[in-house]
Formats: sequence, structure tokens, C-alpha cells
Amino acid sequence: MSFGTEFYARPVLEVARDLIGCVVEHHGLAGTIVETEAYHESEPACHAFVGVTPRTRTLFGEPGVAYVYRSYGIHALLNAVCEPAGVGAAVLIRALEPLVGIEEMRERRGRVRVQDLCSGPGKLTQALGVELAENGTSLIDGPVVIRRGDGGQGGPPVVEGTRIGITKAVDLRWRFCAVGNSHVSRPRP
DNA sequence: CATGGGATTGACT
DNA sequence: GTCAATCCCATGC
Repeated sequence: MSFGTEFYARPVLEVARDLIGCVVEHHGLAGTIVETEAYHESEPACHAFVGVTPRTRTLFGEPGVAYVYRSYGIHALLNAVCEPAGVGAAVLIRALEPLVGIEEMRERRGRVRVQDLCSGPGKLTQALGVELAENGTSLIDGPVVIRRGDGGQGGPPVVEGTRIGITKAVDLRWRFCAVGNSHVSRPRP
């Protein structure tokens, strides 16, 4: 069962931490979230910092929606829109531990180790086949769905660190990783 | 309308 | 360690 909008309509840091251990599904493929980052309109690394534009419209919209955008002209990056509508905030899904459909992921990603299939935000969208056209779609009804993990209450132990690949607000420790998981992207915290 | 900069990755030195 | 690929879109004239 997927989460309701109330799960996403909370402070983005809480959602980012709680998403570790949850499962992303897309077209029958699935993986467990092992790494996330939080972004909020109050800090300049967030796309929403500049206010509402055609690009950031999704970020300011309903929580529980996918924000998918193109990075460096090449990769699609998957985010979960958070906080109440009107607040620009989202959780970037940075890495998954593959669960279902590993062979199909390998067909898209090439002959790499399982640890490298989804160990980065651009890698996991390629492995799952998530595209730009899915920007603005529901994470509750699909095609991309996030649901509770099978690991029981509370999820796995989480370690926090600084966000990766940004040039502004670099000191905020808004990156969350599953402790000791080999599917987390480099550098490991 | 022209320009410049990325929430990255993989190949190469 | 360095570096190019590649394109959307925010910004400024």
C-alpha cells in the first residue's frame, strides 16, 4: 500500500529520513530507498528558491507528486514533492537497492555490479525507466509508486551527511543514507 | 532572442 | 584525479 498525501505534507527533512527503507516501484520494477536528500525553498540549492516558474510549478504543487527534471542535459532525476501545497520542497531519491527486475535493469544499464545499478540519482531513473514525462504524476497512484518497506517498523538505521553535487548551501546536513548499505552512492558518509 | 549553468555519469590520464 | 556530453530553462538584453 502506498502512502497518502499526509505522509508527504510534512516537513521535508522528516520525509527524507522516513523514506529510507521504503520501496519505489515502476512498471513492475522495484528497489528499496537507501539514500535521499532534502531540498526546501528557504535555501538556495533548491530549485524552488527562485520562486514559482514553469520549471518549479510542480515543486509548489500538491505533496505526494513526482518532480522529475533533466540534469546536465542527460539524466532524469526523481523527487517526491513534500510539505503543504504552496511550499516549494522535495526529497531527491538518490539511490536504491534493487529488489525486483534486476535483469531488466541490467538491460538498460549494462553489465554492471548490482551495487552500481541504482547507486546514483541518474542511475536509478535509467534502471527503472523513469522519464521526464512523469513529472507531475502521483506517487500514490503511479506510474511511479512509493510504498512502505517490508523491513518492519521504523526502517533501518540512518546516517546524515552533507548533500552531494551542489555549490550552494553546501554545509546543510540534509543527506540521509542507510547505515552500511553498499548501494549508496559515493562518497559514503 | 542569446547566453550560461547545472541536485551527473562514465571514460580516460 | 580530470573532463566532456547535452538540454532545459532562468535570466538579461
